[in-house]
Amino acid sequence: MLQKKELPKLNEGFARIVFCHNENDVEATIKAYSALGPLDTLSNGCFGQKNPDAKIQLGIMKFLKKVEAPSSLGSCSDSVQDSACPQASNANNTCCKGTTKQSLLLGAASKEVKESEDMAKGSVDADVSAGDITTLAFPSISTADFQFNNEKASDIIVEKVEEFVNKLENARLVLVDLSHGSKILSLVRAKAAKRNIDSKKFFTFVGDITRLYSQGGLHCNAIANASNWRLKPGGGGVNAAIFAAAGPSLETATKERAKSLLPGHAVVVPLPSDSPLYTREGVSHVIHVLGPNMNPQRPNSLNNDYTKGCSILREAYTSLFTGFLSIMRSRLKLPRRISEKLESSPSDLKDPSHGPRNHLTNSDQKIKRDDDSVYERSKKCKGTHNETVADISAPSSTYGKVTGDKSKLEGPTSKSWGSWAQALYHIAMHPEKHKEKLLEVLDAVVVLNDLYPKACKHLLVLAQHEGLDCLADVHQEHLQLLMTMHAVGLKWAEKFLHEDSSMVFRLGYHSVPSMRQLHLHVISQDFNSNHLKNKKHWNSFNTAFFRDSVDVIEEIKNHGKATIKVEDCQLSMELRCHRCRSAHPNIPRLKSHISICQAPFPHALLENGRLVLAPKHNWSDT
DNA sequence: GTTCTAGAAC
DNA sequence: GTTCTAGAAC
Repeated sequence: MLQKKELPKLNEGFARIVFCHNENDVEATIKAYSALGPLDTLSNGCFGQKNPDAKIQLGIMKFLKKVEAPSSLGSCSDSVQDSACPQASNANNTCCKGTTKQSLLLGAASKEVKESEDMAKGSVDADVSAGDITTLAFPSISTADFQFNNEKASDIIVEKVEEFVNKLENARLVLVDLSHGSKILSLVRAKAAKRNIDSKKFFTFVGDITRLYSQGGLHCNAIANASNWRLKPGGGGVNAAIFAAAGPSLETATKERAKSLLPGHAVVVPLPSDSPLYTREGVSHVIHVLGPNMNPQRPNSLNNDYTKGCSILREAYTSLFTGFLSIMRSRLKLPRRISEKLESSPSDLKDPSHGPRNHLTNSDQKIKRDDDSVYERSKKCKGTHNETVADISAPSSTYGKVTGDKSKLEGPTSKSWGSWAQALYHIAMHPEKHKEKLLEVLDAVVVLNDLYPKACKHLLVLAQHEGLDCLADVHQEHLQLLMTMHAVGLKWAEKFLHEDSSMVFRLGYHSVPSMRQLHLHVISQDFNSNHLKNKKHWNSFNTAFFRDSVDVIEEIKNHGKATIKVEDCQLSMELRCHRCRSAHPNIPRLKSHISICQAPFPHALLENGRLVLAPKHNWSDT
């Protein structure tokens, strides 16, 4: 615990952060600082110490944060919003009461106290929640190992921040340094204050850039990496730390984007969802940026040519912030985390291991409920949150417009099926009229090729039972039928595997099918088809929208109905490889990637027979 | 489900 | 300029 004698006097313009490990430390720290002068209570449980002569004030900010393994953050993810770090929050949230707390003690010159107060107020008054503030954390480029002059660098940082800060709307930039005594941080702080840069949109932060959320409670969607030209891990400093923290998938994802980087340039890399930086810290993108090098012992040294150096450093920050703006734009277009959250089951929400991801998604959901103005609402997302099996029975435009065909209103779900959506229904009701299309006709099911296959092998096992339009209509009494459909699908998959043992199959249902009449998809996992043309096609087979037959059967056995999380946004969410989970910007790029990706399938798919493989196929080879 | 196409993104 | 997406119509 800090003793009074250990509290060095703060110089004007400097900040001090003290981490306390429990409530007693917090109280004792406040007491110790109180001894230096009277403390004023600020809003939101913060305290400020006024010293009018020195124009120094201290703000002690409590932020409620569990000091446990980072993976457990999710259990009080909402409470992290209560952080006095400049994240907006729900002031009423009390979920972490009684848990171990840390406190952040911040001393600052008068200008900065204004900033602290703003931060504290922001955590109470802001009408958007923390996860909605898109944040870029960036280290100072080139001032460490590349030995760029701090004075010059700080001028450029402030100049570029000033240029971009007005384009940020609901987003912010944070300059991060590990060291409390960081010269570049104090220079930038002073210069930013002088230029009256909005402290809600730009501030400095002392902490480990790879642990901003788990250690500092600061959620950042994107972090910048002071990279090397090879875009390789290693070296030292920030680059090594970020690659180490992100795990090997960052290197893979980076390689897909660029092989090397020129000084002054940046490359935006979406973080694969298995990266610890993504799961633990909530970072969705790493932006590698290469600055000018003044260190003669590193490649491409500029030999102290600061004319060139400054120009390149400006370019580097421009590239970095432009890259961040592009991430912001894509976020505005589609709040992707919403769909990711809805992909997870309700029980996942209670799973502490989800940490910042839930923190984000909860807040994204909140904003969709409370504030239409912040995000452009996707028409598709309206009114579809957490709908239950019963909810999806309501007529929906998803199913095409009412055509006057009386059959469209038949069946227990009473939803409107467009005329084009009736084809399978007609086949099931009158298989004898469609013999040429059928691969197999059995008592309860018929088998046919999908008219627009999305993979080399893609067929449908179609139930003949009238009144079973989709998964939502399936109940306990249909268990035997589901098992038959699965067995028939499996038999066909095995037949194909016999012909080509390298194939892999998946059997499952679309949560909300486009075509009427319950049908099981049997689809090979190559997804090599000209008919696979858009996001909806991909995501309907590669998100939670696709319900594995084995899981559906289990749910019917155990609960008498299938869990259906209806969320149209699932179908427009980001495109990720079904094997390595890497993200891709569009369908053509995704398709060229999946044509070569040899990564093993995710464990979740390899479990419980969700994937059907040739018996002797050795996945350790791939 | 597909096709068509305007306009956004590159 | 081309590529790509996403909404409307069917």
